[in-house]
Amino acid sequence: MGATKTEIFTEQQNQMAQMAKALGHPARIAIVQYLLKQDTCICGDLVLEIGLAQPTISQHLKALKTAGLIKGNIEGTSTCYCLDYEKWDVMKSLLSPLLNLETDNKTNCC
Amino acid sequence: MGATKTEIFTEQQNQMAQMAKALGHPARIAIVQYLLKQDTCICGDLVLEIGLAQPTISQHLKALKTAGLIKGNIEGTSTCYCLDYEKWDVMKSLLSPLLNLETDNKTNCC
DNA sequence: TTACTTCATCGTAATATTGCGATTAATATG
DNA sequence: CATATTAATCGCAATATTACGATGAAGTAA
Repeated sequence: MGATKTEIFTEQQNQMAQMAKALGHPARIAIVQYLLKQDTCICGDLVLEIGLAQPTISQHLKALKTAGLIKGNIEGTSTCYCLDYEKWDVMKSLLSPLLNLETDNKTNCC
Repeated sequence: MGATKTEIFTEQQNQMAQMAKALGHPARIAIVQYLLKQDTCICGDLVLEIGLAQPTISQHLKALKTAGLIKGNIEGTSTCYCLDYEKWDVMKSLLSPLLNLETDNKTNCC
């Protein structure tokens, strides 16, 4: 107990949950927003931008990278990060059935 | 330490993270999918549909309810759950800037 | 080489999550 | 009233996450 029972869910459900989970922390939202704004790649500017310690930012970057949402490339002493647009499209197509609801003519039953 | 430093982030970032976090578990994805499919409200069918114990499902429902994504209404001995479409629209508008990227002419910098 | 910069990783403490058995509260039903 | 039924809550154990100081690895600059 304590661990998620991934084996009772579909591959898609686990994938969707994993990506949503990766975005489930304000620091990681901030990182993604920064990568969106800058368009170009960045490294440790995030430590200055967000008020968290360097190891913590590094950990959040790793989480986003593990989920496949960002890519990292070592360039000299610094590392260049950017959004992984291919994976981003996968996420969009997986989540759009949930998000794009016809909410206009729906009445809550409760 | 171990707790998220919510105070250093914007209200929007915390809100987005909270909603993403609520969807960050396959069981809760499955619950939302079931609510989408059924359209009408449900209660403990989820326990049968998903292979988890009743207290566990109840806990996940509470998490979704706390995030505001679903509503619950007591009807006799059972409880009726459904998606909260208003909150759903809020989530859609918050997340769409992140999801609706022009990925076509973007080249990864890494 | 030495010193500096940049980032990842290790180790640790605090906290949160996941899952479930046992129990409880509330409402039906006999 | 007694007894199911339904779902929430409590309490616990296992695991995961968050945050950071200390350290390490790898490149850069003097």
